[in-house]
Amino acid sequence: MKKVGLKEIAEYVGVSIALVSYVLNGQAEIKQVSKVTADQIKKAAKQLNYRPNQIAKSLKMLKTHTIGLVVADINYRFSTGITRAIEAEAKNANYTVLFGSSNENEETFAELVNVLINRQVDGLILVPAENTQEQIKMLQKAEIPFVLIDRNFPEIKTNHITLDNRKAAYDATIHLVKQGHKRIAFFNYKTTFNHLHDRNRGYQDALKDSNIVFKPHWLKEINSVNRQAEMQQSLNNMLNGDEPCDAAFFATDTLAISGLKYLNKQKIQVPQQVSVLSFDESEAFELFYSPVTHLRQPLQKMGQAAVSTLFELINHNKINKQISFQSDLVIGQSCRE
Amino acid sequence: MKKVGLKEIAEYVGVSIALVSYVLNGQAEIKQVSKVTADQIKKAAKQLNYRPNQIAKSLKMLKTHTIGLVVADINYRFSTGITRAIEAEAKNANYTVLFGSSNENEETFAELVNVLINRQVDGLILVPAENTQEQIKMLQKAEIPFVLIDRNFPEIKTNHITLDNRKAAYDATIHLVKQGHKRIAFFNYKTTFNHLHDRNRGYQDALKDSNIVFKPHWLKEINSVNRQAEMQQSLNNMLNGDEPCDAAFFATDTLAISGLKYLNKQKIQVPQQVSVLSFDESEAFELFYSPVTHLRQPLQKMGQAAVSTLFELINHNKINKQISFQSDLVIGQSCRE
DNA sequence: GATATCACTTTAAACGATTAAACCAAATAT
DNA sequence: ATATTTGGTTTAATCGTTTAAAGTGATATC
Repeated sequence: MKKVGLKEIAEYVGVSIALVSYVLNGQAEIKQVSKVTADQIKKAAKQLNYRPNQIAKSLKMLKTHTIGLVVADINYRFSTGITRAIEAEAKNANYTVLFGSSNENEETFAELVNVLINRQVDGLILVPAENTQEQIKMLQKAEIPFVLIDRNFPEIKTNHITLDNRKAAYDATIHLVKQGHKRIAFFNYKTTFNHLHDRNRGYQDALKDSNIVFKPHWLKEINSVNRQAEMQQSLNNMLNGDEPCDAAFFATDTLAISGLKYLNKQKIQVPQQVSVLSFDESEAFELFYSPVTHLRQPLQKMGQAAVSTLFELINHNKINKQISFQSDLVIGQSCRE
Repeated sequence: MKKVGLKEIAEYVGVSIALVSYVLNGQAEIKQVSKVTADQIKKAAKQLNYRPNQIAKSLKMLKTHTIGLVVADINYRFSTGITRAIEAEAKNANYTVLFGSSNENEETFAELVNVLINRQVDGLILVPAENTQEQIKMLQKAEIPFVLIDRNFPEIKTNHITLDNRKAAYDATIHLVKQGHKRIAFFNYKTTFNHLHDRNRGYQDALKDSNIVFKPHWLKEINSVNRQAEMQQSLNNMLNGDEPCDAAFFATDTLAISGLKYLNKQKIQVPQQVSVLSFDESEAFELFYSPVTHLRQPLQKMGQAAVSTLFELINHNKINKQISFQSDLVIGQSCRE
């Protein structure tokens, strides 16, 4: 079976390539192609099993109908959720999503972005890795349409879709306080990410507003490269000081899972000995013996917003949107009453 | 910032497009381009921030250096694992992966395959959805290089990478028997998938070889559209008959999670009241109060095998490989001793 | 009978790259 | 003095589309 292009159809029917193109693009009417020829062409196309070469089409049209998506790590629940949402939304508009995972690595991120640009994606949706500000600035200079999601750099003015991280952390902390907790530990990554700092802020603001004096050692900043070990140590410190904390609030699902693993190993009962609350979702949260109370991000809405913002950007050019979404606090049984 | 192509560089330096192409493709030596011009060109390319248009390149070369991957559902642990492995392997060879998820839907699968072909991927790695035999045959007729992974259709001779599902189920069942279980229920999807049937076979063969007479009602076939409800009913039947089963063996991670959720809700103790064993992996398995004994698939090896098989196919054409991998039984604490 | 209009159809340039082949001037060989 | 080689460079076709513009033959208009 040889490749069949417009040329083959044209030869088969005995007309010019142009006519075939017109007909197969639904321009038969406007170009006044005779019904007879049009039908012949359509029939031939089906018979020969014609598949338009999108590569050639893209080259001519200067549009690929493709958007590039770079997530931070395909193993995050956030990534799969947002990918699903974005793919579905893109498909509606007849766009394809080219997808890559930076694994939180700066170079991989840059590389992926470059690969995608070279493939002439019409725009990008990015979950930037740490320290990728230069890449982002480069995109702006090159006038490539893109929108950030989940994370943003406050020093760079970009279109972005984020969670209202401060509010989420604030509300969750208040929830813990209302449950009677007085000493709440917060586990976050040691990071330069603004969105994670916002979570710290929300947590601390809530304590303040509840007239609880924040003790610096309640805020556990964990190095991601050594997560499990540091988590163990932090949890130990938290539980065994002379004023042990009575609740652990985790800034991400990955941190929570690390933490829960260790609590399990140590046979520490949740919520009897310690209450647990976490950002994000996880299959494991539901299945934990005390389903974990968590902050669910509206991934679908966020994905939709990212895609529609990107489309605006692609079509009408210059816009400036910073959209922030609220999370839901999903109550489980991991916080003592 | 306007787009810069070979033309712009050529004009800038004052040479022909051909020279620029030669130099930037590392053909300066063999085409005897003078050092001076070559350096000028390289410098200009960098200065103007030239990005080769892969679309144009692909059109000319009839190669896109892209492989298409269609997984069954991006939310499966299998999918993310295999995607990671495939992406890493492809990247080594300077290939990009175009990725899509069929959500186990026949039409979506066909659509995705078509989109990928139209984008002229050099080859496909597919986790076929149910009843997609015709699509697969079409690919063969069209002589498009592809390899199936995870699942295959025995009636169609294809290249495929699978798990030795019969053996895996067999070994796991034997494990349960050795732990003293006499009445082992097996939960599988009601499906036409061969790879899942193999799991049934392995389970039954193991019972036979252990001189346990298999009772048909031990084999629970669950309709995926109504999973949670059917799972509840099946588990109830299994636990509450006059001869209740003492072990539940799940054919997939998704089934196990459904099952565990219900066991949790009913406060049925694992493994005291019932032992649990499952195919696949899950964050939740580790975190369950009795970490779930499970059959881990060698995703990385499988991904590598898929990519390298595909590359052989793309390069040296006709080959015929059916590779089957062994799984590891990861012992947890969900099976009573 | 000449011209304009209409209904269809073809021609050919372009998109941005690759590359065989042709070209040209200077150096070397005969 | 003429031919050949060498080093360096350009020309032009090509990949599979799209589409403005031009072409064609028949019919309608004055």
